[in-house]
Amino acid sequence: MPRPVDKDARRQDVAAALFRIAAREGLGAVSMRTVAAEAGFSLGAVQRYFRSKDEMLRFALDLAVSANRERLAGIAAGSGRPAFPEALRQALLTFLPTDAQRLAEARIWIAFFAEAAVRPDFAEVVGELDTEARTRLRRVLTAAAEAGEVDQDLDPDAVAELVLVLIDGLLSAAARHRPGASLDPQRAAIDAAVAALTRGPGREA
Amino acid sequence: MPRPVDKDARRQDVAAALFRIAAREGLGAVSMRTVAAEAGFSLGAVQRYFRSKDEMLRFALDLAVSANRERLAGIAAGSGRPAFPEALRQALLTFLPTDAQRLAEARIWIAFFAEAAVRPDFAEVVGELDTEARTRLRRVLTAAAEAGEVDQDLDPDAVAELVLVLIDGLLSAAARHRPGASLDPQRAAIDAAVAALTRGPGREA
DNA sequence: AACGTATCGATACGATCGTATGCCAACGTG
DNA sequence: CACGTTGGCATACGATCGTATCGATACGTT
Repeated sequence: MPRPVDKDARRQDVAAALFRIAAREGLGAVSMRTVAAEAGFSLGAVQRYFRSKDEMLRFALDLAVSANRERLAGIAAGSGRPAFPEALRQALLTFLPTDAQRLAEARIWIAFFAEAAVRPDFAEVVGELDTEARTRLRRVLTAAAEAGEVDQDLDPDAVAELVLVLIDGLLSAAARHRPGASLDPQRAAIDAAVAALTRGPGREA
Repeated sequence: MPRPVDKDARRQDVAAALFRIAAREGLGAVSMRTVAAEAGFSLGAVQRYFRSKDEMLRFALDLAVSANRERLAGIAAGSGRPAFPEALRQALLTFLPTDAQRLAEARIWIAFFAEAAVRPDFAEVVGELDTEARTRLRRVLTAAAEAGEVDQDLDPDAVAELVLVLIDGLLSAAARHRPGASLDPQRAAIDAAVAALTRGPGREA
């Protein structure tokens, strides 16, 4: 094996370049050549790491899903430590475009979402993350409900679904966020959501 | 003026074809030629109605915005007739992909949303609709709050923002909806949201 | 030290893109 | 009735797309 190169590391570099382009100009601007140029590679090099554009996109999607899976795990794990309402609030706040990084992530997600609406293989991958999120959220919410930290009139599973929808909505709004605009309305919306869903002891903080 | 043709009607036909393609294969599959073929026109004919692809896309976006503006107006107008909670519930339910038409609309919206995240001119148009929706919702929610139909601990403006986020989330989920899947979870989420936000008399229907 | 192989860049190919141009048919006006 | 204007279509052009191929280079092994 002469001159071994860390293939996976290079693939990640290429994917990072793809993300930058997608966040800046959309998935429509992603081509083998533009990605290669952004990554500082030649077209041939990118072709060696990914046999086709489809393989490259799939790799990037998997990477993005993994990143959000970790964030999701953090949400689930963080529950129970502070009071549940505050944990939910903190979790939802992470979806706001508070910095360039989060804004980029939101834009990338929306781009992949739109693609998933039309490409079955993408839809499957995104759907798996969705299912996992649903499972985790239900567990957390059931536990919180038993602890009296969720409105007792609300079905925990329904609340879990609602939180999922909320996350999608926050991401959607985040992706279209304009640099100068304030995030306070969204913060207020999050607070209102948490307050509305949470009816156990200590709702008024 | 020889052989006059209804230009605007033709433009709408072309836009309808564009919507069909966007809903079926995404905005990436939209080209002058594919749209022309879908509409049953020649490339030259489409070029006569739209000087450029950009003009065609902008026209389609404006059309889509108008359609949702009307739906929005319906929501605002419908409030006060039945109890507000039920009106809100009905309004949110219209965003679920209950038939092929609604599913297509959701996919089209998501596609334009993703584009708006990256194209300032698109973002401006979508942003205007957003602002209008915010204004209308605030008015409705303030009135509902005064009527005691909204949780008195919640800021009406924050609730309005929350409903906006919810709509985005429902659209996002709707766009990724798979034909066979049930809509009951989303319906439950909507019910939970309405129940959580509504704390006036008659919340248990 | 020489070789073989893995890496890489350059280039080529067919397809498709947005756009521009020119010809044909059809109709209202003189 | 002839003409000129207008709608419509076929075609062409340069650019860019995804993909394939082919030398050149650099390194580990014998």
